[in-house]
Amino acid sequence: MNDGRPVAGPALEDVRRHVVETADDLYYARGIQAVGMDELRRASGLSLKRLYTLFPSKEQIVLAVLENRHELWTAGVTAKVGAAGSPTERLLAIYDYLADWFADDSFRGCGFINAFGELGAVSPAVADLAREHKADFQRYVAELVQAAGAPAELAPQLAILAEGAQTTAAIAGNADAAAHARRAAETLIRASS
Amino acid sequence: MNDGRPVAGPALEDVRRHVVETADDLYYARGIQAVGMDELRRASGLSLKRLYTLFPSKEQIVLAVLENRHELWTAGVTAKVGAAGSPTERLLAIYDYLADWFADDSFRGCGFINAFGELGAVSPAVADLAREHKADFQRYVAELVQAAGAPAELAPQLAILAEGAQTTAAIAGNADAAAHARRAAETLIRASS
DNA sequence: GAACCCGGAGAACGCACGTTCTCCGGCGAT
DNA sequence: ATCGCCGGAGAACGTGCGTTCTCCGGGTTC
Repeated sequence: MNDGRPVAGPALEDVRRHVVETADDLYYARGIQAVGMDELRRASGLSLKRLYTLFPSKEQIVLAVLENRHELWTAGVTAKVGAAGSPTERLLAIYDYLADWFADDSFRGCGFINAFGELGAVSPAVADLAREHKADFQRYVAELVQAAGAPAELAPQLAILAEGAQTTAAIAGNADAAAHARRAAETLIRASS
Repeated sequence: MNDGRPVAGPALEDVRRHVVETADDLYYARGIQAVGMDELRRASGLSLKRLYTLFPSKEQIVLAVLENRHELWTAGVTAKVGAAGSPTERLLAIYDYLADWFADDSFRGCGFINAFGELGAVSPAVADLAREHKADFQRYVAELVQAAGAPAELAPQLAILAEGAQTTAAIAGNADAAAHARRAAETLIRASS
């Protein structure tokens, strides 16, 4: 019986998620290359062998972390946008989401930009995931712009504001960038009608 | 005689500059941690011992590379801005400089953002240099905005556009971001008067 | 001409990484 | 009760890093 599966303990998917979340905390806070497998082992409470049965290599963990981050980002943005009223307010909700994010003590910039700068030239898979993440966001903004009845060229402009706010907030270390970007977006939206 | 200095060969400052430029090429193209001292030795044609008499550690080379990059950036931007006519055109010249830069095959994003993402959490000196670089740019934009007689809150908005254009161009891999940012800047400037 | 010494080259060192291997304890089946 | 086996733990391995050391050739000095 039991089909050869382990007797007790959390389901495999839960363990994988636990590893991904632990790895994300470490990688995001300190950089991917700065965190070794041994530290991930210690922080996750799993043995090295278990880690390597769950993931074939560190790079696969990194990719899983980025995919997880993409889902969290998408869920967060759409939630904030969904709570907004008018189409214009829905566009501006993006910057409110950024403001919330920047206020977090652990904020250290966009994980995809960081990963791209660190590994993009060395790992095509990481570069592709970053590209897809950004392209997905651009597409999402374009949908919101269209729903607001604004001209299509507004979308890349608003997306650029969001990107710029993230790096500015990360490096300057203050969250004002979200408010500045929001005001700029308001002006651009108003001027486009 | 000779004061104990080497007899011939290029001056010390020239050798240092050669090292910094070689290191910059490698670090920017592939990431800092991906390039070892041995590769820098080979690419620069110097011995390891010579490298370590010129610089006390790899981190100091990284810092020198970033300082050099800051000077190149400042010189490039001010040259482009200086060639522009009206105060408004001078503001927009920033995005023309970005467009030129993005068109370069070797463009791989802002070196400071990349270095910050890779080492910012682990090397305070790198983080500080990135902060200073960005703060310097913000100050410069603020001066241009003031010279154009535009309201001060325009400056951070234009700076955010420039930052966003850089990361968007780097990750998306196309240079359109400069043109989008420029058009957004035109709208913001027009709306501010 | 001989002693000295400075600087160049790259082999060597210690360390930390990603990955693999070996050992061991405990459960299930007979 | 005994055997077999699966999976956990972390020691061990090879590699590549940043840095240091040793050796050696040639130029300067008495």
